[in-house]
Amino acid sequence: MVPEIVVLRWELWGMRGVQLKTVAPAVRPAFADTIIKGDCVAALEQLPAHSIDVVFADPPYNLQLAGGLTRPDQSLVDAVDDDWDQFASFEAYDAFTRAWLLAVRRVLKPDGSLWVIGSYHNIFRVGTMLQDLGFWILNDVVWRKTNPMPNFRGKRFTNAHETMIWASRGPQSRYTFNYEAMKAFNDDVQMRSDWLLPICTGGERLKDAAGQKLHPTQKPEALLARVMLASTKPGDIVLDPFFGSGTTGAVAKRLGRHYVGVEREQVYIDAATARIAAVETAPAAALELLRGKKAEPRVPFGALVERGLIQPNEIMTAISGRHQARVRADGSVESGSHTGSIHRVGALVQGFDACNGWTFWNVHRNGVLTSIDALRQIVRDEMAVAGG
Amino acid sequence: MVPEIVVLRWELWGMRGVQLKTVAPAVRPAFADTIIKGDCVAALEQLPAHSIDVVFADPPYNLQLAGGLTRPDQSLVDAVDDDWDQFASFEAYDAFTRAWLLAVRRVLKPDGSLWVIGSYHNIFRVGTMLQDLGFWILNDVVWRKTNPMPNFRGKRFTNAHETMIWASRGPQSRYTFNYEAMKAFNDDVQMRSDWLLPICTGGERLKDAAGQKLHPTQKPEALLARVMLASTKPGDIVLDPFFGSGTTGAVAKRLGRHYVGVEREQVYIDAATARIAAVETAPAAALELLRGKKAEPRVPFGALVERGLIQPNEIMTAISGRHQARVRADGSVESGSHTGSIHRVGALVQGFDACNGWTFWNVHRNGVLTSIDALRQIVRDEMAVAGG
DNA sequence: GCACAGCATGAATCTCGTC
DNA sequence: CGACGAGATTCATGCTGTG
Repeated sequence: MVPEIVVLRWELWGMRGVQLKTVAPAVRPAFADTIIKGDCVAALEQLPAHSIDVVFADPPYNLQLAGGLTRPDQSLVDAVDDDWDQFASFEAYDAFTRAWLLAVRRVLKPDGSLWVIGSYHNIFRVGTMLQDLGFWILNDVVWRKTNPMPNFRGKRFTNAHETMIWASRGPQSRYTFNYEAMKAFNDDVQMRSDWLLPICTGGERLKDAAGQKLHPTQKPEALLARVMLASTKPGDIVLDPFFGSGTTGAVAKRLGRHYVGVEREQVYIDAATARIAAVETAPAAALELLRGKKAEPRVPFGALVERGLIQPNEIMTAISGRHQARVRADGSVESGSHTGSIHRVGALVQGFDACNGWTFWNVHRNGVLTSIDALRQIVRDEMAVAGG
Repeated sequence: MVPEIVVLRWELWGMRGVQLKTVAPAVRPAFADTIIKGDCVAALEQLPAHSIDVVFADPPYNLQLAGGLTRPDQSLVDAVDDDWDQFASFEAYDAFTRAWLLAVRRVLKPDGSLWVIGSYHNIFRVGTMLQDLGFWILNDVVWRKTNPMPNFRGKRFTNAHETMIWASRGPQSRYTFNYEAMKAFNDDVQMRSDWLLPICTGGERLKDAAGQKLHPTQKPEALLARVMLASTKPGDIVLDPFFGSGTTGAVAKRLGRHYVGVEREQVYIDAATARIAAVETAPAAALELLRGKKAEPRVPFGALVERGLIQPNEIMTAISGRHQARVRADGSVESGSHTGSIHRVGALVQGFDACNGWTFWNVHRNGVLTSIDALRQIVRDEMAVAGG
C-alpha cells in the first residue's frame, strides 16, 4: 500500500495553483481488522514495515503466564521462576520485552505512537527498554481505578492504579494528539496525566461457559476509548500485540478505527471475534474530532485587506491601547520604524521574540474594539460553506 | 533518666492546640540530625552499615530539556537547567543511579525501606535498577498535583503527577507500615496508591536574598509527612541523600523522627539548617488530626460518553426546546456550525459569553427530559470513593 | 482595612510547513 | 538538511498594587 501522489488544482479568491500531494490510500490493507494467531514476535513479521499508526500493548508480566519467552535472536529463554533468582527472571523478562518492542517498532509508522500498560511489577523494565530502543516518552498516564481490589493483609497501600507509557517512535516524530478534542472532553481544561475510570466489571466483562471471567486482565473499553480519541484519527490502524479478549478491537471498530490483533490462544481469538462482530461503528458525524486552529484552513492577513474587511491605511491597536499599527495594501503593517507581518510587528513593539498578531491586534467596528481574529473567522466560515 | 512532663503548644499546617506530654530521653547516634557535606556516595561511607531506618531520595531527574519554553504570554518558564541534572547518556545516568543505590543499601537496616521520587524521565530507570539490586518494590505511589504547570503548547497531556517507588531491602524484609494510622488518616478507608497534594508554593517555599526560589525542586512538607507517617516510627532515623532545601529534615523533626542529610552545596546546607532550627516537634495528638479531605470529584462531560451514559450522536436539547446539539464520541458537541464543549456550544447558540452546559443541556430518559447534570451525579457517586 | 484586578510562576523532555 | 517565518498556546494559586 504505497501512498499515492496526486496533482491538486486549487482556486482561491481568484488565485489559482497546482500542488503535488501524497494521499494515503483509502483502501484498507488486507491485514486490517484481523486477528493473527501466534506468538507476538513471529506473527508481527507478517506485517509490512511502517504500516501501523498506533500500538496499544498490555504485555504479560507474570513469567509463568508469558511462557515461551524468546530472545531477539529467537532462541528460547530458559525462564527461571524461583523467587530467589530474581536476576535471571528479570533478564528473561527484559529479553522478552526487547523482542516484542523491536518487532512493534518495525511495523510502526515513523509518526506513529505506542501505548504500553503495566503495573510496578513490569512497567519500569518496559519504560527503560523503550528509552534504550530510542522511543521518546511523551507522557506516563496513570489509570486511577475507582474500584480497586483492597489490600487484604494491610501490609501496603491499596494498589489503586496502573501506569500507561505513551511514546513516539523517536524525538522527531510528529505524532497525533487531538488536543482540542481532549480539552473539550474535559470541560475546556487540558486533559491531565491521571485518568479516573472504573475497572472492567458487570456486563462488559466477558465470561466463559462456566460463568467465570474469561480473561484475567480484561481492560475497560472506556480506557481504550480515551487512548484512541487522544492519539488516533478515524481510519487509523491500531495494533494490539497481546489482543486477549479484544477490547482494543471492539473499541477501534466502535470509533471507526481499524485494528490488528495478535493472540496465541484460540479461546481468546474466538471470544474476541464474536465480541467485535457484535459491535457497531458509531455514525460518522459522531466520530468527527474537534479540531484546533492549526487544522483549519490558513487565511493570510492580506486576504482580509483584499476582501475589504480591513481597509488599507486603517489603524489597528493592541487591547492595552499601548500599541498601534497602520495596515498597508499589501497586508504588511508598520508601527513607527517597525514594519513587517502582523506577527513580526506585534512582537517588535512589545520587545518579544514572538507574537500571534491575530489575537494581538484589534480594529474598531460599530464602535467596538474587534479582534482581527474575529474577522478572520468570517472568512473561514465563508470558506466552510463553499466546501473548504 | 526520668521521663519529663512538658506542656506543648503546637501548630501544624494551620491547626493549633496545647498538650501535656511525657518526654523520654532518647539515645541517638552521633550522626543523627546532621547534614553531611559532600558527594552522595562518598559521604555515605562515613555512616555505619545498617544504621538507617528509612531513606527518602529525590535524585536528579535527567530532564533533557532542549530549548527554552515560553508561556502563551511570552514569559519565559524558569526551567531546571542546573549542572547536577545534566547527564551525558542513559548509561551515565544508570551508573550514577547504581552507585548511590548501592551506597544507600549498605547503610539501610535489613528491615528498613526506601522511597525514591521521580518523573517519567528517570523513574523507569530507577525502578529497574532497584529490582536489579535486589530491592523489593512494595508500591508505586502517585503524587497527583492539584496545581501542576500546564502544557503550554498543547502537544501532550498535562504532566500532572510524579511517581514515588517504595521498596524494602528485599523480599523477606519486615518493613514498617503503619496501616491503622494511614487508614485513620484517610477517613477509615485504606490509603490508596494515589495521593492528591498541592506543589510547594507560597510561604513554605524557601526564597533566596533576591526573593527567588532557593531550590528548583523543593518538595511539599505534606508529601514527606505522609511518607514518614506511613513508613517510620517515632525516633526512627530517616536518610535523605539529596537533601537540597531540607524538607526531609524539617518534617522528620516536626514528626519526632531523626534525619541525616547529604548535600553538596553549602548554600542549601545553610538554608536547610536555618529552616530545621525553626521547626518544633509536634505532639502526637496533632498528628491524629491529619485527615485527607475529599473534594467533590470533578466529572468531565466526556466521561459520560465514555461510560455509555450518553451515546455518541445522541441529541441534547435545551429546556426551552429552542436549541439542540449533537454529541460526538470525543465528548465535544456540535450545533449547526458551532462546535466545542457543552459549555462553549451552549454559550454560542444563545449568543452568550458563557454557559453552564451541565444545567443547560438535557436528554430524554424513559420519556423524561433529564438534565445531563443528573447523569453526572451517577458517575460522581461511583467516583466518590476514589477521592476525586 | 478590604475587595478585586492584575501579575507572577511551578521538575517541561512543548510547532510546522515551505523553500 | 537547515533556515525562515507564520502563528498557536495555560491552570491553579499566591502575591501585589489600587481604589
